[in-house]
Amino acid sequence: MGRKARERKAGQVTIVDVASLAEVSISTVSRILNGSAYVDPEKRERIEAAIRDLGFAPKAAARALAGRRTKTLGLLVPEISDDFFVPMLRGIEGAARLAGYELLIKTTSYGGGGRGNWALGEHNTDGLLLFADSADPELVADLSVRGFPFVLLYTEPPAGMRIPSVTVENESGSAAVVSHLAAAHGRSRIVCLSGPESNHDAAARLRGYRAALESLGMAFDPGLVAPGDFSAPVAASSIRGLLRRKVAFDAVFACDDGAAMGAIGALGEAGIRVGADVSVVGFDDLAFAAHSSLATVRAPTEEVGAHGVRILISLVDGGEGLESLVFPTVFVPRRSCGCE
Amino acid sequence: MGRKARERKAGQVTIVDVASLAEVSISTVSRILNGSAYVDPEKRERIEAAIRDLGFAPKAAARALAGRRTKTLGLLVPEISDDFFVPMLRGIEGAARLAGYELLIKTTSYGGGGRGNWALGEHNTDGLLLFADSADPELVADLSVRGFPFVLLYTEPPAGMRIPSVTVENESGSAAVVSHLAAAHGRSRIVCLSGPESNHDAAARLRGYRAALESLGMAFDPGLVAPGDFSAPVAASSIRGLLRRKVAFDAVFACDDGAAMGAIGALGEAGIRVGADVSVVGFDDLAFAAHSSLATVRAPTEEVGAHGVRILISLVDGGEGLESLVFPTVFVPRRSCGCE
DNA sequence: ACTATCCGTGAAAGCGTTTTCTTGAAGTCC
DNA sequence: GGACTTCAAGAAAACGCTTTCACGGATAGT
Repeated sequence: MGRKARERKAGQVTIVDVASLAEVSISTVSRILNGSAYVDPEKRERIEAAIRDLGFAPKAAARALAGRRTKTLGLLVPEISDDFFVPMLRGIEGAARLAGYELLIKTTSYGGGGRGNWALGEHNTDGLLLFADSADPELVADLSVRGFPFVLLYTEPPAGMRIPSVTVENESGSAAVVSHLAAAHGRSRIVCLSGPESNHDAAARLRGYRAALESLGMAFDPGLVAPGDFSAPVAASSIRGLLRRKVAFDAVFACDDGAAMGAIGALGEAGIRVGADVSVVGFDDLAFAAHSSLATVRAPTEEVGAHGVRILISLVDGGEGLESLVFPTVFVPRRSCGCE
Repeated sequence: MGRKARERKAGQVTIVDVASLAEVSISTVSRILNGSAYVDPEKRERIEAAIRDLGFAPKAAARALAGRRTKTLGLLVPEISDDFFVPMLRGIEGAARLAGYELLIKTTSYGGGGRGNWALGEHNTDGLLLFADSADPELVADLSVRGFPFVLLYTEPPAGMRIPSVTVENESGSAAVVSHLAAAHGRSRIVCLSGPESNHDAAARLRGYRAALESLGMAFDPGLVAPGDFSAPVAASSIRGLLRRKVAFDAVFACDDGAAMGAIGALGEAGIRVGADVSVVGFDDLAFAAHSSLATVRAPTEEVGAHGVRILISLVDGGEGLESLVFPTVFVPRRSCGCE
């Protein structure tokens, strides 16, 4: 039972120990710790020596409690595991670290509901980064009312709310895809493998696809919009469905790279040559896209994360800095669309 | 100018507010919060209602300070961005979450040295997960002396120290590769694209390669060991070097999948057919390996992370549970080795 | 009935910092 | 040169919770 391992407590060195060793008050030690006021150089030296000798490390909990800030940023994502998060996480982690903040990550996919959001809420973090689908409208409204600092990543604030957010140019990205497919490869029946309906990006990409068709004078055929959920398996079966129903198409624009790979798989099974017979394009330019020669739209995911952190920190520091940003995207032609 | 945005404080609801609304003492509220004692059902209900109505969320800092445990686990990794960490992180995150712990992630690659490890040390986390190269010997020794709970992932404790660790079977994994290459594809001059010298896994994989050669009666040629660092670019230039120097080889065993992809790239440039002319095998079975038809050795990375967390938590809870574990690996043949 | 045991609950003592608030000494000004 | 600032540094009051202790009221034992 957990009755042992409690005597560890003895070894805990606190600010009091440092103070008495250095023969100063704890206030002065605290001042050194935070650089919050001028301290006599001699005492400073004694204190620094004491800290070193004792191996003192201030307890974050106590600092947070007394100082009413945790120096911690919370990140809410649906699934930490996804390839998509890797670059974003890197951006976030780096920026947070640079600013001297810790990062507390929480996934919402599992039983995140009830008491789950607790820890990320008030005062357990100084601010929150909400990623796309993790930005539950209720949560957003609640945080907003409370005036708790947070920023939205890869999704836009509910209509009417002025909340900082960082997104990418989805519409123009997918428009670029459609134009390229039509202009460079003469494709005219382009399937749009969409994403989850609730997803902001998926919706925007579909809109961009539609808008591009119209501006190119091509007809929009609802029959060419295939359901997807940003995953390869579902994408594959969606494409298989089209093939089975003998729907004619000469290109597939998937709303994300994962789905694109699924489509490629399904086409391959059917003996259809990707690139030559049917162009396939994804979105996001995930790490594997280059390996797989997948044409796609590159989004500066890492930069999105980093910028989100920057905005958040400025908010936490009391700034208004509502600099919502939309990062540009660029089309990256590769073999899967017929290029090269 | 951070003088505004400070009046937010007013809205903070504490345990005191809950207690007075429910007309009980804060002790009783605390008991409900922690389920630490029986409470009259009627009061319980009043308290729960109050918590709900007030939207009360206990402050982690206060709990940590008073309860002397943070319910937070620290993870030290060199680079959060790497593909390799995705599955491990998923495992860790899931297990931590399941046990009701938060996850604090810190990268060591940048200026992690000095004051950086502070926050992860004593009492800012209840325990630490150290990943491979992040497990600085000094740090390990220090933590060990202090009796601070921690476990090693993907690396073994320094000689003589009895520290819980979770690793995978590297030797047998690479041995399986060599055997397969020799037996199934008749390869006899197998290049070993090694990893960073300081890396435990890289060393073990190289050992396994050597041991396998010997046990198969094949000569070990130091000239076939090419330097690498677990990255594609370095791997590619390493292979180019071999080609330029006209070193003869009919297979490449890369100590990790990233390097394997680099090798494949370099071979491709030289017009050498991967699989047919030269077999290429990686290690880890990262997400992209399947897409790229890369033969590799699958390591249960996710499980390693999850198990690490489990051990750590048992340590935190005062258990001895020094169940160091070595997970098995399995060879996965794919087109790049000549199979299919 | 009368004491001995139990147990739910409240009071209060921390937990380790940061942050006023004070204080006394040094420095400034006419 | 005496009264007024200035300022480094200590004392003490939060910060919001957990936990120990003590107190009655209720239950049980004889």
